[in-house]
Amino acid sequence: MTVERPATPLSRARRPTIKDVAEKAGVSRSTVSRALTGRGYAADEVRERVRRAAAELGYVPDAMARTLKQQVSRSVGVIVSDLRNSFYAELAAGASAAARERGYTMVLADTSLSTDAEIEAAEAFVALRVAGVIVTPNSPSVSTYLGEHGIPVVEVDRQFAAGSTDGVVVGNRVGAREATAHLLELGHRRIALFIDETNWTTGHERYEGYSEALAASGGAVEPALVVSSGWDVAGSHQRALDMLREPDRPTAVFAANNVLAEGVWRAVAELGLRVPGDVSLVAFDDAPWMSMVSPAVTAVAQDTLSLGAAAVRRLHERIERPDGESVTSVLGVRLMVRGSTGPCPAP
Amino acid sequence: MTVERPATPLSRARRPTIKDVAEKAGVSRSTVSRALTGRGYAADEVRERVRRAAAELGYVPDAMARTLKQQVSRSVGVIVSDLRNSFYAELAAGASAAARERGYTMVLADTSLSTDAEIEAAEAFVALRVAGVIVTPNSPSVSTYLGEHGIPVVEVDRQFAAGSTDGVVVGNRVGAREATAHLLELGHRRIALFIDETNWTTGHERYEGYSEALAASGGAVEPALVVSSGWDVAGSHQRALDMLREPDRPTAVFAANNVLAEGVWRAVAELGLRVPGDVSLVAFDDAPWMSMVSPAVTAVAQDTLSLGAAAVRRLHERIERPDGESVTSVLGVRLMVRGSTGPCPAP
DNA sequence: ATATCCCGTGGGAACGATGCCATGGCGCTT
DNA sequence: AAGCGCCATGGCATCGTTCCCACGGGATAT
Repeated sequence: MTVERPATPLSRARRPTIKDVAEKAGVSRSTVSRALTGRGYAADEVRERVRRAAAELGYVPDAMARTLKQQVSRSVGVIVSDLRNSFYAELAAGASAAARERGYTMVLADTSLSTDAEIEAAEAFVALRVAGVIVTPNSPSVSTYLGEHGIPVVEVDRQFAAGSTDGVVVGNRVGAREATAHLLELGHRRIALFIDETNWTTGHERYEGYSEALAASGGAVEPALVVSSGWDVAGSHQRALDMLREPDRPTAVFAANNVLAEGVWRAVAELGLRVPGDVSLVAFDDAPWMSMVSPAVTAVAQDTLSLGAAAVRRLHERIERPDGESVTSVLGVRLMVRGSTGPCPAP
Repeated sequence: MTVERPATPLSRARRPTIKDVAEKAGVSRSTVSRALTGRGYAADEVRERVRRAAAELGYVPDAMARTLKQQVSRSVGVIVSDLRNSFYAELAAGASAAARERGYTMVLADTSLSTDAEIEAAEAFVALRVAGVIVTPNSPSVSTYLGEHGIPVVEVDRQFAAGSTDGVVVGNRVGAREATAHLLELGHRRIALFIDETNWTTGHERYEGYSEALAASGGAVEPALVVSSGWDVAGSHQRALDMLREPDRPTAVFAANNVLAEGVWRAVAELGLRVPGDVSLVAFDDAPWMSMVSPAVTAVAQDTLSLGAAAVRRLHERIERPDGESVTSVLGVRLMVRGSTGPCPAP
């Protein structure tokens, strides 16, 4: 349905430029520039006069012209995988706030998990001469590409270019170890791991944490219990249904991120299994729904807002000092024990 | 915790410009421009040669210089209230995808519900010479300000400047009416409305829908049952606790957005009230958690992704034809009946 | 043969802001 | 009185791209 309304002609007036301000204040463009930016000399009286003239005209300096001249903008690029996932949305929110604090505008690209889109976004950022880029990478290519163009990059959450690129990640290994240890303490031995993949960065570390906890309790990873279930709810949902229908199903599941956790959780509900009576569930990444469902889901919580803010902070430092050593910050995580984990049921 | 790693010097090589491409291809800058943009003549052989030279150099046209010359960029600004709210995150995701399809980059500002931040973002967008702006406004000021600067604006979700600015909203009145009617059909008469405010745009329309449904059933709005509970979970949570502790508490609550619904939902759980046995709950805006909790929450679902996409589409049309009549599109909503609504308990 | 057209190309002036450099005035020292 | 330094300002080139204009050469029309 569409409602038509009478048009109002937009005032397409030419935007005032520094020249207009200069004429109005009776000084040269150079003086206006110095007066407004605060760089260089300007008599107090003149500065005030220029300020007034600018305000009266509604003058807004053209960021394009400034960037062109200075060869670097006050924008930072942010590339995330999927804004619909609360993790990335919160990351972006944290980055946005921190960017604003530092006077940066945020150019955001949601790649919808596509590598093409990732490269496309990186190119757009090069074209925009962004001061730096924050990315939750899916491959090393973005960091490499931007590095070649001399643009500072901070990899967040996942890290492919450790050593040559700054990073901000969370204690994946520790978190996964604690989550698994928590289940082991409750007596569980058959603990399934639902994970996107186990070879790179975040996935690898979470797998390692899981593995270490098992080893510490005298157990070992049972390959049949490790499920690489892709990146979407549907995938993990299906795989969880398959696994939990088996007679020798696991007594506990550790889902390595919030998406996989949702799939598993839906499967458990669908099969009518009791939680934690029949199966315990623990997740990595504490999504909002986890504390609302009943029983609430035990989860490894990361301070995602801080993760985004820390990335901007790191990026800012890198922009100020381009040639320092590359640094990876590791943020802590916290195991939130809730109702979804309980003692291992008697066989 | 921080891990230091050896530095890798960034290749701070000067970025190739159109001049470099011109020299490499043995033509003038004008020809390179024509060959790459496709505007104006260029012999096939030359075009191909220029393309190769550009590719070999890794040339990326400077968007700043281009924008400066053309006086308008290929970026759209998006201003949302709070990315941590799934509604806005999804809206942004829809806008992002639609923007990318049309070759725009998206500059995003999360205002964290602050009007200052809103104006700040608008100024930044003027400075960036964005092609247009999409905003979930909290006051008419952003649209007015951008309008004065000749920047097309689309108001989405809420609309303050109807008549002078394009808008994309959902059927708030219809949705609220259906939700309320659903409760009335179940026999409820004391239906509380939790709402942020009732005077403007979205809040007003939802209130009207609620009111209309009551009137249609021969009832009327009881002021004591209408709670303006602010914009956060804590507020509605407290107000819900207060109201539901009363002996003459309502038998049903209609929460006019997902945040208020969360507050009410938490209050209901905290008081140990059965849903829908003691109290029914229906929400406007179907947040992810609503279909996961038990009982699942009946909600008026809006296609938020489409809302964002439609806003970009509208904006794009406005950019192409700046002087047409201003248009407001209204997207449909759908009542998702779930377990949280049931027959009115006997007194 | 000359005029007219079109194709293809290069020259160069913008776009708006910045920042180096030159200039001039004033006050102070020697 | 001349020299010096400092403050305050204006002139101007520059950033990288676009696009208007002019121009040359070949084909076609007269």
